[in-house]
Amino acid sequence: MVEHILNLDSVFASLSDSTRRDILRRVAEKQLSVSEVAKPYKLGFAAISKHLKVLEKARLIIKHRQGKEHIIQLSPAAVKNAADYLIHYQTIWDRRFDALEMLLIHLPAEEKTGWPKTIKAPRKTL
Amino acid sequence: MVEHILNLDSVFASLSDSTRRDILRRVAEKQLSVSEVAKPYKLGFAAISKHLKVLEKARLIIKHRQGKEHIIQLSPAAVKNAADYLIHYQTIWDRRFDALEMLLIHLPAEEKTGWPKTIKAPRKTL
DNA sequence: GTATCATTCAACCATATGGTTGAACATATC
DNA sequence: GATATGTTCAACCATATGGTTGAATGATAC
Repeated sequence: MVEHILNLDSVFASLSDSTRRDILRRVAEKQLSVSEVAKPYKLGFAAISKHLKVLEKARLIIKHRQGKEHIIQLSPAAVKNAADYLIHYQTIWDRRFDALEMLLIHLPAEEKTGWPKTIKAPRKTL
Repeated sequence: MVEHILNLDSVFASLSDSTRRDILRRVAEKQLSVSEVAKPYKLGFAAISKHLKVLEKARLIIKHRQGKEHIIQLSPAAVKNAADYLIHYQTIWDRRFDALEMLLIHLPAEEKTGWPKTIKAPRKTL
C-alpha cells in the first residue's frame, strides 16, 4: 500500500520547526523559487537552503531546476503517505482517548484511574 | 475550541524519535511505571527519564507518583488536541494533493507542471 | 534509623541542528 | 569572455539532543 519508505523520524523532525512548517504551508499553496521561499523570513539564503534540504530529505518537497531558479513544490506522494500515517496515529489515539474517557465517565475519578485530582477529565465537547 | 496551548514544535519533536513513538504507543495501550517503560529498551534509566520528560513537556503523557513508582499515562487532552491538529494538516494536504492530481490528470504532464519526468504522477488508488 | 527500591539530577561527551559568513558553481545576459 | 543572478557549499559557532555514569532524592520495608 505504501510504496515509498516513509521515514517518520525525518518527517516529524521536519515538522518540528515552525519555519519549515510555514514553508510547507506556503509551498502547498503555490510552487515557489528558493528566493521566493526565503523572502518572508529574515534568515540568510544558506539557512533557507538548509531548511529546504531537510524537507527534501523527508520527501515533503520536491526541488527541481528551471533555468537558473530552483523551484520548490510540495511532494504529493510523500505528503499523502505522511497524511495516511497521521490519520492512522489519530485513529489509535482517538480510540485510546475514547477508552480513557469511558473510564473517567464511569468511574469515581481518582480512585481507580490513579490520576491526580488536578488533572481535568476530558470532555465530549472538546 | 482548543483549550490548551498546543506546542507543535515540541509535539513533533517528540514524535521524531522512534523510541519515544514506541513509548507513546505502549503507554497508550496501558499505563506503565518508568521501569516498565524502560524494560524493552537497552537504554539506561536516565535516558528513559529524559525521553519521558520530553514527552511530558509536549503534554503527550502525564506522570504521577503512586507509592514509590512513577506512573506514565497517555495525556488524553493533549493527544486529542494533537490529533485534531494532525487531522487539520491532513485535510490541507489532501486538498492540495487533490489539486495536484487534477493538474496532472488534465494537463500534458511536464509542459505546464514543470515536474521532471522522473516524478510519478500520484494515482487515485494510492 | 538503616537499608532498599524507583527514579531523578548533575556532569559530562559526541553528534545534530540552526544559524552565520564568504567562496564557489550554474545559468542567463551583455 | 565578462558580469550578474540564483543557489549551494564549506567552515565555523552556539545551542540542543541523546546517551553515559555516579551521586542524590523519596518512599517503602526491615
